[in-house]
This record gives sequence, C-alpha cells and structure tokens, in this order.
Amino acid sequence: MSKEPAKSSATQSIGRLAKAAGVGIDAIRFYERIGLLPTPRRTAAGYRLYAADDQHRLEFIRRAQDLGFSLEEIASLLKLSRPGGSVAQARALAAAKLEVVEGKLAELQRLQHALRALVDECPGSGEAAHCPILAALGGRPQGSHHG
Amino acid sequence: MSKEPAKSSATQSIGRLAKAAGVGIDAIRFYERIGLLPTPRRTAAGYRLYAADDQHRLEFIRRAQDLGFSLEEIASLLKLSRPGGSVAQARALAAAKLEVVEGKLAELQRLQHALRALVDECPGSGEAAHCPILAALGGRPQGSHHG
DNA sequence: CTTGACTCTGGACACGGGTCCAGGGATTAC
DNA sequence: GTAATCCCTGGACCCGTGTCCAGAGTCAAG
Repeated sequence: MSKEPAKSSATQSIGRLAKAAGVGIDAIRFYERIGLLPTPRRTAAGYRLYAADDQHRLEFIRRAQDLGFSLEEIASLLKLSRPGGSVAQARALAAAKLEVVEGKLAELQRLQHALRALVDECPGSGEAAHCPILAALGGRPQGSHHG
Repeated sequence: MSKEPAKSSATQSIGRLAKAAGVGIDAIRFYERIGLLPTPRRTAAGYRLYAADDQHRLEFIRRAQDLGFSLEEIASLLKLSRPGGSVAQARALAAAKLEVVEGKLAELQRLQHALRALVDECPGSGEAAHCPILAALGGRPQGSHHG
C-alpha cells in the first residue's frame, strides 16, 4: 500500500479531527449520535474517516456555540445554510437569539446594581445583624432566634 | 402560658408553607434533603410542621436565588447570617458573585454586538451563500457538496 | 362513614452538553 | 515482534434544581 500522500481528499481519523477542530473525540461521536454531524465513512476496520467538510462543520458548530446557540438551534442553522435554505429563517433565528441575549443582559444588569449596592454598603465587619447583604436577603435581622 | 390555642407558634403544614413562601412542596422537601432547611418537627402521624422561621428562611432562599446565588452558596450565606457569623465572608461572597455577574455581562454584550451586526446586515432573503449570518458561522459559503 | 384533599417515602426522570469507562480490535513505531 | 497508541461500542455518569410518580396513610368536611 502506498501510504496516504498529502492528497487533496485529506481524510483524517477522529482523533486528528478532534485536535484540528479543538473539540473532544467524545463530542464528535456525540454530535454524530444526535445527528449534528453526518455519519462518516469508515475504514475496513470500522474507523471513522473525516474530510475537510466535517472540520468546517465542526468549526461552524463551535462558532455558533460561542454566539449562544444551542446544539438544536445549530442543527437548524446548518439545515438553513444549505443551498436553497431559507435566509429569512436564519435571520429570524439570530434575531430571536438576540432578544434572548438582551433579556439576559437586562436581568444581569439589575443583579449587578443590586449586588454592587449591597457590597458597597457592607462595612465588611461587625455584627451579622448590621450587614446589609444579610439584611436584604432576610428581610429583617437574621440573628434573633426568637419565636 | 401553658395553653396554646389557635395562636401558638403559627405552625403550618408543608402545603401551607409552600403556598405562603411561593415555592413547590417538592422543593421544600428537596431543601430539607440537602440540608438547606433544618429537619422540621413532626405531628404524631409524621406530617412536617413548620414555624414562621422556616418561612423566613425560604424567603431568604428565594431572594438569594434571584440574586444569582446557587443553593450551595445560599447555604453558606445562611450560616454566615447567624449571630457571630462572619460579615466579611458574606461580603466576600457577594463580591465574588458580583464579579461573576460582571463577567457574564461583558460576554453577553459581546454576543449582543455580534448578533446585532449579523441581523442588521442580513437582507432576510436571497441565497444562503449571501447571508452574513451563515457566512460568519461557516467562515465560507456552506456549499455542502454532497450531503 | 365516606369522600376528597392532604401528606408520607424513596426513587426515577428531566434539561444540555458532553465525559468516562471497560473490554476489546487495529495500527503504528521501533 | 512487541509495545504504545489509537479506535470501536454502548452505557453509565456528571452538573443543579427540582418535578413527578406510585402506593399507602391521615385528616377535615358533609
């Protein structure tokens, strides 16, 4: 057998693909199981063989994850990205995600202000009853075990 | 003082407590299991009996959750809120949470800008290859030559 | 007494996105 | 030839925060 030359088909094993794409081997098999990656070709011994396309797809997945898309949403995006796919739907998906992100932003900002106020007001020492953090949580002084 | 009529310590069943505190019955039992609530008194038949303190504690838990604390962190806060608890540690916990929140905020803002740019640039129609959303994810047109 | 609402226990299941394992076979490097 | 890697399958397990269930016991109202 002539060894695989640096040929253009450039098929690679799952381990190489994992390294090239920066994901775990188990993640690749997991993506295959849930249909996010197509079932790959195999060697005679049953080893998975991947081409450049698969690596691009994995990179697509990673970028979409970085943008906050779930794997299910990514599957939709991948479908939409095929020729003839609906650009309108892809846009709608991104717009919906943007709204979710903005909602989370608003919530986190509320949290930020609340926490900042508590931390700024807390002297960092003294009785627990005088700590504004614990007071705010308890709604009243938290030390009295009366009742 | 020996008589305890309708008044008494205002003990209530788990169902009433759940309603009063706005949480699920199962959540209360779950909190008990993980040690977030003390083991309650019981009736002769084994029914849990709760006093006002327990309701305050549940409300504490809910407020802390709203501020983004995990149940484990809330357990710490509850310990710190007892007389003699360390205000410094409570403050440190809040400060650490604030940092986490601010980190998430920064990340979400990055996401927001990226998504906004994609959505704004996408015409909402036409070929998938011309959609900036799909292009940004794929890094190149997603031709997918053979399925 | 009967009916219906309440409570008990302990465990299974859910979610998202994987990771880890055991017990084998295949391939590669020396 | 042999050891070191790689890869296979399929399933169990992880995180946190609960929810749902079955089957049985209890309590209040009519």
